[in-house]
Amino acid sequence: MKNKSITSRDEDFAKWYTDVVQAAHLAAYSNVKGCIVMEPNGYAIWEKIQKTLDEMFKETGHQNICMPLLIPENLMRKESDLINGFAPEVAWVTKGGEKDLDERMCIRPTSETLFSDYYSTIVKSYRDLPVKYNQWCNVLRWEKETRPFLRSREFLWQEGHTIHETSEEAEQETRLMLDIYRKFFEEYLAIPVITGKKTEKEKFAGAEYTLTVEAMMYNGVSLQSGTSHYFGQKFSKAYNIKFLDRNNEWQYAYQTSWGVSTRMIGGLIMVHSDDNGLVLPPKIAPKQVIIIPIKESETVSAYVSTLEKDLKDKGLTVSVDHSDKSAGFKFAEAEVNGIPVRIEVGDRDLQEGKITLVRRDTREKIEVAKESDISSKVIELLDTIQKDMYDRAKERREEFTYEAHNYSEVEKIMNNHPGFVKAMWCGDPECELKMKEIKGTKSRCILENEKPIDDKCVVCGKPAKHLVVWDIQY
RNA sequence: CGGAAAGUGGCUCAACUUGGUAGAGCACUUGGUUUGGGACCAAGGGGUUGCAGGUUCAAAUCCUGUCUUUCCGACCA
Repeated sequence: MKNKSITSRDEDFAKWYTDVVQAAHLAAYSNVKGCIVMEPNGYAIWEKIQKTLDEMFKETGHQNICMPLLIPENLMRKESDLINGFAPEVAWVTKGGEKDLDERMCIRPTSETLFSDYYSTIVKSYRDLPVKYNQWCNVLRWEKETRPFLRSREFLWQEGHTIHETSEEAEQETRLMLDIYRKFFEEYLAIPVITGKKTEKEKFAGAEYTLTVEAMMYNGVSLQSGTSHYFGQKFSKAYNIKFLDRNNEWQYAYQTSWGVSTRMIGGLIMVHSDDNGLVLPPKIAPKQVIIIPIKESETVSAYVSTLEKDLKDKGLTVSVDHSDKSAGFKFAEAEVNGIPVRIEVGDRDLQEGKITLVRRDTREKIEVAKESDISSKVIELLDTIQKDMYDRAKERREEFTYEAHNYSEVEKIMNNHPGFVKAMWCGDPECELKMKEIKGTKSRCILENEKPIDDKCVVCGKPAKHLVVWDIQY
C-alpha cells in the first residue's frame, strides 16, 4: 500500500523528493522564481532545529545578534577573495535613480563583511576578546538551478562569527562548532556524517580553511550540510579589526565563521523518508504522537482524551485527529506527515481491552493493553525509533562507502551506484578536475584521522598526500 | 547564453490535426449516509483558453509578434 501522490523513491529519486516536499506540505512553489513558501509543517521543523541548535550555541558561550540585510558595495569589496567567489550570485539593489548607481548595495549572500566591519569598531583591547556572536537570518544567492530546501535563492540559516586573540583559540572554536554540528546531526537528525577539511578548490572563498559536515543521501549522493571556517587574519586585515595585546602592541584578531541552513531539511527528507512520505526522527519531529479515533463514540472519546492528557503531562507533543475523514485517510495523512508514532483507538480494540501503536519508520503495528502504562511505552518506542533510524542510515552509508585505488575503479563505482569513494590524492587541482569528468564527482573532504589506503594518487599515480572522500554532490 | 517543449478553473489534463455554445478527474461548498488502510450519493460554485495583433460571419483551434515556465546543456560553497 503506497501513497498515490508520491512517485516511487527507486523509480525517480528527484521526483520522489519534490513529491514528498509537497505531499507533506513542507513547502510550496511560489511565484518568485527559485524561492519557496515554507509551509507550517516545514517551518515547524525549522523552528525545532533552531531551538535545539540555539541552546547548544548558548551553552558554549555564544550570543545572538542581528545584522542589516544590505551591504554597501565598497564594504563588500574590501576582501577580494570573498567578492570574487560570490560575484555571480550576488543581487544588487539601488535606490532607483541613475545617479544612485554609485551607492549600490547588495542583499547579503553571507555576512562576513558586516560582522567584520562591526567588530572593527567594538574591539580595542585583548580584554574585549573573544567575541562570539551568531545570527539567525535569511540570505540571498542568485542560483540558476534551484530545488526546494536543497538550493533556493533565498534561504534561512544561522551564521556564527567569532573573533579571538590567538590563532589557537580561533582554530579551537572552528573545531568546536564542527563537533556541535556533528553531534546535532547524529543525535537529533539521526544522520551519520563524515567530517574533514575541504580542498583549496572547494573551500569557502576567503577562508584559510573550511571544515565540513557531509551526509550521504538515500541514493548515495552527498550533501554538504554544514561548514565551519577558519579565517586567520584575512578579514581582520581587510577590515582593520585590531586590538592592543598583553604586551601593549597592536594585533590583528583571528576569526571564524560557521553555518547550517534549511538545506538540512532537504537532507532529513533524503536520508529517512520513503514512498509513503516523510519520516522524521522523534527528537526533531514537531509533533511526536498523533491519536486517531477510528470512529468517535462515547467510550472512544473518553479514552482518547484521558490518553491525550497523559501523554502531554509526560512532555510529549501530541494531537488528536478529530476530523470526520475515514480512518484510512487519517492513517495515510499521519504517515505522509512523518509523525513518528500514531495511536489507533477504536471500539473493536477497546472491547478486546487493547489499543494499537504504529511506528512510522517501520510501519509496524504494536498492540498494547488499554489499561497499561501507555505513555511510558510511547516514550520507549520513540527512543527506539530514534536509534533505529540512525542505525539504518549508518548501515546504508556503509553499504555505499567504497575504497578505490585507481581511476577506472572510481568510474566503475560511480556508474554502478554512487557513494562515498575513499581514494588517495596528490593535492593537485588538475587531478580534482579530472575526477569531475566522472559524472561530476567532487572531493567532499580530506579525512584527517584515518590511515592512508595507498601511497599514490588515484588519478595521476604520483605520491599521494591526502586520503579524500569523493562523491557526486547536491 | 545555446538546444527542445509547454502555456486552457486551485491542480492534472481533454477539445486544436479538420475553426461552429470550453469539458473531465481531483480539490472546494452544502446536505445526507459512512468510518479498522486514502468512503459513497445528491446538489452547487469557479475559466473573457499567458498577452497583443491579424485572417474569418465565427478563433482555445489558423497566422504573426511577444512574454513566461519547464527540461537538456553550460554555470554553481
